[in-house]
Amino acid sequence: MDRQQVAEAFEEMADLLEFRGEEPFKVRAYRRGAEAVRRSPEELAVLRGEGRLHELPGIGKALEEKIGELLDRGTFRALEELKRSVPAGMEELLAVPGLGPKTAARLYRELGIKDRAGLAAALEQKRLRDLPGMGERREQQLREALAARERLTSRHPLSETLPLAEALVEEVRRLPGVRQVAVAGSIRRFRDTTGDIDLVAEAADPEAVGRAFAASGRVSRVLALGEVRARVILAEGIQADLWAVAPGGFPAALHHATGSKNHSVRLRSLARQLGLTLNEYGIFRGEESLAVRSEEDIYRHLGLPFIPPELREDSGEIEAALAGQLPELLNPADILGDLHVHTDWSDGQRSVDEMAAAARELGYRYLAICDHSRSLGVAHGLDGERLARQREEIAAVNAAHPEFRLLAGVEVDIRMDGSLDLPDAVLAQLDFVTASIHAGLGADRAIQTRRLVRAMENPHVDAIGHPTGRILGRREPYELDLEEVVAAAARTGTALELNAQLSRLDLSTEHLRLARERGVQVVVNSDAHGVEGLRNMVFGVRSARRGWLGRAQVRNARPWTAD
DNA sequence: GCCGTTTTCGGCCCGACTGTTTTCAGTCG
Repeated sequence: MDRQQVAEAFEEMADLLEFRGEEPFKVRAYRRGAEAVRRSPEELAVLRGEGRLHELPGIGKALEEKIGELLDRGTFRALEELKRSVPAGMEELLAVPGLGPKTAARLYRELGIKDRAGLAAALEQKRLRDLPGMGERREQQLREALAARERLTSRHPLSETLPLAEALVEEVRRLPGVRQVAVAGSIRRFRDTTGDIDLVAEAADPEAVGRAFAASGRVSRVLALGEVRARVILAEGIQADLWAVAPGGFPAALHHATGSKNHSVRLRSLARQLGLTLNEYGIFRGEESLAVRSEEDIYRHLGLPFIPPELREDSGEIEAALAGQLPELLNPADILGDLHVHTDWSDGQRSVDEMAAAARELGYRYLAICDHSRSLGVAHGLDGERLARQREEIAAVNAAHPEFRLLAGVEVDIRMDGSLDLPDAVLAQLDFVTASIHAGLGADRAIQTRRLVRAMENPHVDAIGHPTGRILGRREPYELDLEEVVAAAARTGTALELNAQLSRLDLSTEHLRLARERGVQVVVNSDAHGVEGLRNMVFGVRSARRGWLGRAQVRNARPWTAD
């Protein structure tokens, strides 16, 4: 069992406990345990072997034992017992928005409803409205939720939600009386997938802004509309929340809406220990409101340094802040070059010269041309001879611009056996070699891992491109033992790419943190296929920040030296 | 079930919104 599966077992346990009406804090303990397991930088079996499972935050004696059982048998006794006492369809019922454990338990007890089909039938027969505390509107609400649930996938890739969020910001900005507006939530934290879009606006008449937003042509359905919050489903099928607050309330509201929930819970708990109350309106000592003119003020009142949004996941940032050990995170201005771009020699749209000019305009000191190698026929991959000719073009640019260094590189294909698509003699003549997998994506874990490790053992390979191959929302990562890959990267001194394309963001946050802990260099690359693509870099920087990376860990945040 | 610069027991974040009530329970983030 891997971390994901253990986490899912704990989440299932939490759902079942909730249905049974157990102590909410016990439910939360399982949820928190699931989070901790999912985010563990190390394999559970390794931690267990070393007796260090309890070092994960939220894993105590009981959960430690259950992880042991899960690793040995794939399940644990308490879960098996609970499963026997709860109808099998209950989890899908609890997944219906607006239908929680209390209602689910009642529906089961009083109407014998035990799955979604049963709920649909009962709604059809209008049997819910006769229960005390239920009514026609509640039936209608559930009917809509059930229908929406069929359509909506729960999370959306950032590549979809970020542009949409930015478009919404512009629309809200134009609503009457709006003074400022910003994207919050998981998009601001730059999670690679997001469940909804969160916006915060400040206006003289906040309620009117919420109403205007809900009435916008982009909205297909209004879920809730109150004094401070409008919650809607957009035409795209994505949920959007707008918090609208009165002048002065912006920083506290932005902080609240940015979350994460777990980060906020920890901060509020910290506030309570200090005799303070933290909520979306500010921070209070009794009746007295403490000054909050910026998010920094909130942290200052709690005795903490500012924690950037990308770190707010309760994955160690609060402990680090308390200890004065928050990392110095990478900034866009730290990026001195881009080590992975394509040109019209392969599948790019622009010439070598045009890409170099665009890079100089961005203030870069160097740029590596890394077109595809020959086996990628669809991309007009280059062989040794064409690469040699391309090098002449690169040399001409370098002669004309001595202050800027254009590097001759390649994105060489890694074959099934881990050998490379170009001979060593060709690779030896290049400044920067990125090796990537583009075919044989379905090979098993051992083969994929071996492929990457062997590629890294080639002394000419400087970096591994998009190491896990995922395309967010479309393609799962290859089967891969990432820990072994990271270990090999450390051993061979190979950098791992953080591919900045929004649809990739590969490596993921967790993998970046692992690379950091193991002392592996990361190279943040745009993988641009045109001039505009160079601007992907900012996405890469924000992802790098989520992985706690600073200049020291990022290859292209340092001047170019051939090493 | 977890956890400890108040605690090894007794806490565990805080408020918006809805529907069905007339002061609140349930759900959500």
